Amino acid sequence: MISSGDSMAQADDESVLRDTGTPRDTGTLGKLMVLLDLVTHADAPLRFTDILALANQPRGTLHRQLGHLVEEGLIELDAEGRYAPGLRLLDFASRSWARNEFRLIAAPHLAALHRRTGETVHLGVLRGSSIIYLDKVEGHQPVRMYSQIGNASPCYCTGVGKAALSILPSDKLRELLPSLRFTRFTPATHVNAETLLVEIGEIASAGHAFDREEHEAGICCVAAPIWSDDGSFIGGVSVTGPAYRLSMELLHEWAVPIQVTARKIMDEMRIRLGPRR
Amino acid sequence: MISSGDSMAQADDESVLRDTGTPRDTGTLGKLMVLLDLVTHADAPLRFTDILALANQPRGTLHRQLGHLVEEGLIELDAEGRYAPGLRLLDFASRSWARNEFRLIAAPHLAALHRRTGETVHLGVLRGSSIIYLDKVEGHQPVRMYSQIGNASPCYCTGVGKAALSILPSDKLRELLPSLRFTRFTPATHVNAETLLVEIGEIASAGHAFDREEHEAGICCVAAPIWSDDGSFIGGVSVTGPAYRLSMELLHEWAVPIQVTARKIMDEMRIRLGPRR
DNA sequence: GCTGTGAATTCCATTATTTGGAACTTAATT
DNA sequence: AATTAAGTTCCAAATAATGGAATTCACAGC
Repeated sequence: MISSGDSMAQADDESVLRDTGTPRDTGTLGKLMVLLDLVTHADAPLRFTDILALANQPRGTLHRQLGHLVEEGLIELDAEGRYAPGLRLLDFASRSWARNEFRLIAAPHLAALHRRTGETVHLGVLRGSSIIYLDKVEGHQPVRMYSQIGNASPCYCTGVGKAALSILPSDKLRELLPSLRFTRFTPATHVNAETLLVEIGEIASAGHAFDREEHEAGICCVAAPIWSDDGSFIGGVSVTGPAYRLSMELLHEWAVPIQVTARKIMDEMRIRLGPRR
Repeated sequence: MISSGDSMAQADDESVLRDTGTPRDTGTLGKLMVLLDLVTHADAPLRFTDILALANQPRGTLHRQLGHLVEEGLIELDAEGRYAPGLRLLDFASRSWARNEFRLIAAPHLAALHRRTGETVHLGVLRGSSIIYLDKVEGHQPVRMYSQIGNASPCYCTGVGKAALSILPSDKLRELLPSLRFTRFTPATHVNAETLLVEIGEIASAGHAFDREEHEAGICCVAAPIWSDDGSFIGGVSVTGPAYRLSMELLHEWAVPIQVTARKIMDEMRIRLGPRR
């Protein structure tokens, strides 16, 4: 059974938010964030030795670093000596989400699009080479929002991601491409920049993008980009569902209402955030 | 109209997760986390000068610290030069939440309790002197989970918080009390340790706690504690709703099913996590 | 109960980063 | 154009992080 119609491939790509090619110049913080990434992106709690093997750090250094992260509540050390993500992260995130203006503006439009289509609607924003899902409107099931909201997925195999890439200025796109680490999630996943670029060109002229089971088998979607003129927001909105229910015809039919929704959100953002952006 | 029956007082207490009395020995990380706390707990995006006034740091130092936090995506600097919480926090948190064992074990029991009572059910865990809400089961409204999940509330004025305090060993309780900063949210809020301790004693013998509109006017709840023998989990489960609908009689009636739910969750945790705990 | 093995933790001289005051640049205001 | 405030950069001194080695701890096998 398909649980909710969105891609749940959460732990299958390492460290998507960290531009692994370009090590950041953030001193001590950067080193600690690498560790936090390791612990939060692992499939299960890690023991000291596991982290020692993954992080390239001497024992003494690693021990103190983990100690600091635990002390601050960013990771937690259980009674079996295993490190897991800390709950303090939830407090930070709930505030980050609650106040996000893009999400607040988009919310009613997502609801309307959900009423129109009856399928799951997602709002995502581009950060680095990942799409972070900011909101979701879903039908009937008791929603488990955290399972998708906040989740970072690769941009090259999601509808919202490809829509976002399609409106990126060409210099920004050229900058981003080398940082992509293509992973074949399904037979339809793009695995090189060439085929991806061809499709991005098509998306740019059409104004909407499809995900033809590229991130998760059996799941497809249609998406439209959302952006601000100054490039400070780049994201998109999508309608997602199981392939057996959503024919390509139906997805094509929805392309227009999705673009209209995207347009409405952009117009409102322009009013709220000032016309310069 | 009461939106969802749970307390939305999110930004009314400063830095609840940080034990302000005892400055942590976490070196550079600790100083950066103070800043992240400031930015995430503020009501609106802050400008450099605002943060300069709040943080006790020289200009040059603060500038570099904020730069590092921005570079890592923990906070974001908008086009107007204002600092806001960063979306990377969402990615960290979604993973922290998705894998949390306590929540996974409790989820079906929360759903059952919700069916039994028809009101909003919360799961919370004690961290420092705050309750962090881990999950929520709500009725009919389109749920906005992040608005409550992840939110940290004071322990002295919430049902789950007082229930948690009631099973704390007395030495731990004595340790925690001095760190409490009592804020009068409503006329019923405890504002000193004395009256709180009296009620905690009553809760300990009864096995359940009430929130009689102590955190938010018009909202009350009944809660039962959940704990592991080794003290590694201390939290609780609660049923919350508007006072006009939930008489004290009704809350008393629900005390038993809530304690049964708490017991079931504890039993299952003991099986899953090993009998020692 | 003793011993051996691997894991985790502590120690401290060396090294690298952070610090903070001041000078400087930029943006906004009169 | 002048004035003031806001934000940014610089660098010697102060502080914190580093990492190799020694120590302690946990536990399985004898």
